[in-house]
Amino acid sequence: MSVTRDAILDAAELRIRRQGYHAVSFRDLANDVGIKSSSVHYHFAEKEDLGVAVVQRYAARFMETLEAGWGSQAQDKGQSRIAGIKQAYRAALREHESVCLCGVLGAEAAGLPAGVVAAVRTFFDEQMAWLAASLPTDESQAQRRARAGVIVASLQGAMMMANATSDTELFDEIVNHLPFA
Amino acid sequence: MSVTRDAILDAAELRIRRQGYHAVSFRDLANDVGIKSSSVHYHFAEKEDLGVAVVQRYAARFMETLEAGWGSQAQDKGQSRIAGIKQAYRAALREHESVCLCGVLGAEAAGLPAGVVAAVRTFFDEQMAWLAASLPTDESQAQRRARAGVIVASLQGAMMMANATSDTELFDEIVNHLPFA
DNA sequence: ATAAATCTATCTATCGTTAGATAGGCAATC
DNA sequence: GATTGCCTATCTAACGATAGATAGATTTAT
Repeated sequence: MSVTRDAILDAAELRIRRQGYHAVSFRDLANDVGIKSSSVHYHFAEKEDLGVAVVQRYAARFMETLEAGWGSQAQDKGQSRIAGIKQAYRAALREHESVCLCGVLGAEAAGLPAGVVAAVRTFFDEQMAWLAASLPTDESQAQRRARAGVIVASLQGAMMMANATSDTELFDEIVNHLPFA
Repeated sequence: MSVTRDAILDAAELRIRRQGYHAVSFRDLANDVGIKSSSVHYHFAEKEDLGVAVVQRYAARFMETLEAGWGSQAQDKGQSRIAGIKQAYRAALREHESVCLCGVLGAEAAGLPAGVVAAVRTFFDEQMAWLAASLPTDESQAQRRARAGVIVASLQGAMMMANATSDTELFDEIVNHLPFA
């Protein structure tokens, strides 16, 4: 919608990805954007509303990237979606030298408002379904879901470890040695 | 050392693992233990001191578990350490229905005191070295480190996703489909 | 009696949140 | 074409609650 609203979402996404949900305050975001904290409340009544909006925008963009680059309309089957999601995660990490928004929030889940948790869960469910849809159909649905989970988990873990050790290259080192392509 | 000090560490570990560092307050911990918040400060002058102590105790216990069950004194080579670390992570998850302490903190790293970040980094460095030491020596050191990273990242990611989706079984589903043993 | 541990009480700073005022734009009414 | 009123977006100011932290008295244990 408005420029300011987007700027708030940008600042919130970046700060949450770097420091987690509870380390981010309305005043921090207001300073980032150049307004007062009460003006942030004009756009997002409660912190939970802001959190949900950030996650939903992030999830939509992420799925857009996946679908646009490695969707189902093209020649891809199986491996190409895996390559696609690897690159999407790599881009997300390099973008702002920070982990996946839903990776942080997923780890903090028990301390988050219900709406935020629900949005994060949707992010993972959609992503696993997208990946599972490209796996060989001779496997059971449960098996494909588990294999999709393996891929997403590896990428999420690699991001977190690169962040934890302040070693951005660790992500690529790990991903380049993943035993699936 | 003292009973109270241990109880504070227990409460802090559990709460941080569930909600993250910044969602945990001295008053929360004091209530958990049954004392006043000022008494928590007697044992840990600043929050950073408490955070460092929690991570160091957690890391020491984790490495103890690994070394005791699947250390280098026995017949193990290669695969058995991988099986060992899988089981250690599984136990850590089931223990309190929460993710790895250093998984949460690793994701939040940019918002944490320097001492806590350093302790978390040590946790991952030690763990990767422990794993790499059991991998075939015909690979380069960098390659073994990367493969160790793959294993730790997969387990960390699986924990986080099980937490994010409130689906404990997802961890086992993922781990049972990991393409290494 | 000394030391260790916990208490009461308080401080400063910040949190999310709200109230009330202000300024500009757009639209309907007189 | 003024006037009136609403909508958007921001501001200043403050609220109650809570954060981490401290000082000093008091209890408990050695």
